[in-house]
Amino acid sequence: MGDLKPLKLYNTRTHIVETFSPLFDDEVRVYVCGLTPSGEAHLGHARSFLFFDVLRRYLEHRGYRVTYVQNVTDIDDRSIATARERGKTYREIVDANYASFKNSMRRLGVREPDREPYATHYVPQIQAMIRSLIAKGHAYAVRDGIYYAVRTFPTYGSLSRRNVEELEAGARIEIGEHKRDPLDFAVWKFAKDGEPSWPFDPYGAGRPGWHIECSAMTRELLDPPGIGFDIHGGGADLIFPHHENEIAQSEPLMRHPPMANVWVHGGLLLFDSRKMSKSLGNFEPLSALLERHDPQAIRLLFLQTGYRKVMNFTEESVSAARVVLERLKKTYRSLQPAGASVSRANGDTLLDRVAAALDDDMNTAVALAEVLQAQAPSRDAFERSLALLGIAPDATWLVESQATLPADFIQRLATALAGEVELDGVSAEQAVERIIASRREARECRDWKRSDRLRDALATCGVDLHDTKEGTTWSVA
RNA sequence: GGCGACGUAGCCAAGUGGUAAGGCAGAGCUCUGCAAAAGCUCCAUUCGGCAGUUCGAAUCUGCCCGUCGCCUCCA
Repeated sequence: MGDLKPLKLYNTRTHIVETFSPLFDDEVRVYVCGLTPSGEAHLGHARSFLFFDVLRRYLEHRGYRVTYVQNVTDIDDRSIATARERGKTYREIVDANYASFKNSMRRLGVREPDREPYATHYVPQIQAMIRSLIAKGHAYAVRDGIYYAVRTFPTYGSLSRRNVEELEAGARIEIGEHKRDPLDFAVWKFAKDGEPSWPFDPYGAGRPGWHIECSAMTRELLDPPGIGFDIHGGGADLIFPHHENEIAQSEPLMRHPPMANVWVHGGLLLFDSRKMSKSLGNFEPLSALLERHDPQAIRLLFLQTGYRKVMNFTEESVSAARVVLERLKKTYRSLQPAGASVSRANGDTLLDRVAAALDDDMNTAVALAEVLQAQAPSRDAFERSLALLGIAPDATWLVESQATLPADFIQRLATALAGEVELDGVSAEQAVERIIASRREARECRDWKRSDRLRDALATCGVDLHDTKEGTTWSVA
């Protein structure tokens, strides 16, 4: 295990790369801000959760007992608005989008969180926290809701390096909001006509603000004593205001701040050089994108860029990643299966090198480079190294992929062959095999003209032949 | 306007003081009847530009140019 070497991680809270160590023994408690399924998930979400999946795998590889919590913001203004537009309930909207997201995560090989708390299941805890904040003078109720008074938290802005005075200058109060200070944010919104709501005496029925749910759920699931948990993660766009607000809500009620020891943020993803976001609407739903691209290629693509960097997604880049994936598969097929006599030294160094790369602030790009450069590793070491990156060879890795042949393949082939080979009553695949057999006979007789004629006929119909030491294989062009 | 990030080969990208990882694309060689595959080799005297600090700079400092993000919901 790599416990001897320190794991370095960039901590947004301290603004430096530092050595990671759990607050208690070998236990690591992680909270990652999950999806708000008011709309469909996109590739940007995937990049973030893919990274935290790798982080989680690596923490476990180092021997830590990891508790990974990822919430679901299953109530918010947008899901209510969307439901209204489509004549559905917000629950229907949220459930459909979340199910789609979960399916995409599964296809990408992202492991299930240990806990997946829904905001609406923690209303009592949220309300208890709001009561405490009011009692301590950090929150106040007005006509439209209950707000957090930012000015009561002196270190507000330290995570995002914002200056409260400067924020004040740019902030403003929207119409219909009755907060006392433009910087204040809602912890509870009173319900308007027909909006979903939960009773909250004596203040009034309504729904939680976005930020308070994370404060309440981290406390409930990871830190009941109020002494902090290990890692809080999310996309870089959550640093301000979401995470700043979480801190402001949580820390005044804690015995020992900080709320989270290490804050980890993943860089945003650009799509065609522009930010993908719900409001810009310039995104393709993740579920649709995964129909077009191999999920493992997507995973490889993200591994090649530092997790904190802004990354631009293009069709070319994913194509290159697909080629890399094919190369990995090819290498995998050539390796000695586990149990065979292999050089242990080679295998061990590969895993060590990958681990060393990940120790360096989760440098997955170097880790992947190590795997690609490895000289004859054992299949076991190769598998274990890839597993750290969340890539698991499956059954399809052992066979060369063969796309399906078109429906009119037999007809076209018969035309191309002009009766040279009998094809009656055979399937498309059998036809290919039959021609390969005929060609082999021709080659044995050194009848190169016939041999090339058969190969060309297949090529015209989109099938390429590859002669190898073991025999002839084929693939669809 | 305020704050911040980034700019490394045709493309993606690692590297934050010691002389440019890796991938894609491309080129050559070997092998094979031919082709493909495979194996081997090559592919940035240079890191947006200009100054400066230093024995030494892609890495530090200053200025300039360019791209993007955050400041409002956002992974």
